[in-house]
Amino acid sequence: MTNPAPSPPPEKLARKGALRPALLAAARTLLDREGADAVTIRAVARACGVSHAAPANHFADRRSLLTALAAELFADLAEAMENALAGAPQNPANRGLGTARLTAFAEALVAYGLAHPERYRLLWRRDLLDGEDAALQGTMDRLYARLLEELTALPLPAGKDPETAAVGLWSLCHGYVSMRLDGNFIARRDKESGAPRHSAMIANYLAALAPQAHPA
Amino acid sequence: MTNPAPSPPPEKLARKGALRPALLAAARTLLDREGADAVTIRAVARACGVSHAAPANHFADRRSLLTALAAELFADLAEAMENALAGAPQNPANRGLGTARLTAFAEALVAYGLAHPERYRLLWRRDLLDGEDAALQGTMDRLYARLLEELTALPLPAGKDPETAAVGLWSLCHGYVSMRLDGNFIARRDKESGAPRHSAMIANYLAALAPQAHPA
DNA sequence: AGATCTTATTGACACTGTCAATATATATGC
DNA sequence: GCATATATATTGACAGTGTCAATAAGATCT
Repeated sequence: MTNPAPSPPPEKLARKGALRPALLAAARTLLDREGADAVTIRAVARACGVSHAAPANHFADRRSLLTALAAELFADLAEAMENALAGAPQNPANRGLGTARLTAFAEALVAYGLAHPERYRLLWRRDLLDGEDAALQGTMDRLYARLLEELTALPLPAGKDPETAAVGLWSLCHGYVSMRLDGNFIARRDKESGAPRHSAMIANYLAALAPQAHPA
Repeated sequence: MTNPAPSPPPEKLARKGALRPALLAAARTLLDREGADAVTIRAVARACGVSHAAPANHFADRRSLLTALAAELFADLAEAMENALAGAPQNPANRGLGTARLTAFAEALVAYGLAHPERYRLLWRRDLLDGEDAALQGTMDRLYARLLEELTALPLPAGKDPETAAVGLWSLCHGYVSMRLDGNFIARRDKESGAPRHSAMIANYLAALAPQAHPA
């Protein structure tokens, strides 16, 4: 009896009445390992060692569970992108540095997607999530506002709508990641710059936005 | 007995041993109306008035059924894009006209996606489809090759990898459509050109690829 | 202590994909 | 024509799912 609880079976971690976070943690693990399809109410309950109906006290639906998980993941992503921005040069007034922050932003988005395929995929599975959810919607709106903010701080050439530029940059990154994760593209390097293709892609896009940044 | 078969109940259309196409047609209808989730083997069988296990003779899985449907849809899309190309100016040697064909290509892709949300979505649901399927893979590869062909015919500025440009254009379109269909973007017009945002987006992207096309 | 509210369990229902066994029709060979 | 074979459809079952209702157990507060 030296060890009253030698290694509390991982299933019983939720003892103290904290089943909800345990369910979310289990869901995250299942998601990473087997994809969103495997994140079923019953599987998550099994992983936590509770009965199949126990999660109902914390999540009304499967949708509700997945939405809560996605909200966590989106917050992680937003944090990663904010960190990337924080590490980029602060002064967009210096011409030639203006796109550095946007580059950081876009690279962080792509990096997250490529590093966590199943998490990234879930974020866009509208059929599995509650699109009206305030947390999800809010995080996303804030992220878009942040992008737009960076873009309007940039001296765009005349005739460029910053919103179109923002939507374009996000579309470019999201489309690339989606197709990479689906296996439609494979990792390659740009033949000219030697950089990873997505980096060259982003750089080309941003260079077009701020053509004056070209070193003569 | 004036009408031996007044109106053959639509469920029984498959009488002549042509159940397979009837199943695919029913699947397409269900897809358009209720999304991929609703395209279940049993629902398709019901729509054709046959037993729940009848489809098994024509499609091994649900995956197999959806893959066959997706192959049809992808062929439709490829045809639409080829038609768009056929209608665009033939001579990319004329500077300033070079991007017209690429514009047509990209616009056709976006138009298809926005016009047929559920069809477009299905095309990229790798979890529901057989990624190894020759028909699917083939159509898609051919489409990408076609895009690349158009792009290499264009006199790109030095320092631009045509493959990066191709991947970028496709990513841009796919990302935009995906996010539009998920409700993350809404239909808007570019504030400068007044054109639909996606058109302005595509035009901006292509203008950056062939900057010499700018009218001075 | 007693009542109330939260949380977990058990059991059921309808739905799904898929398999096996069966029946039916069509086609093929003689 | 007739028997046999092949393709196709039916019925019934099984495990898995989400979700609901009824029940039981605990915690918490007065």
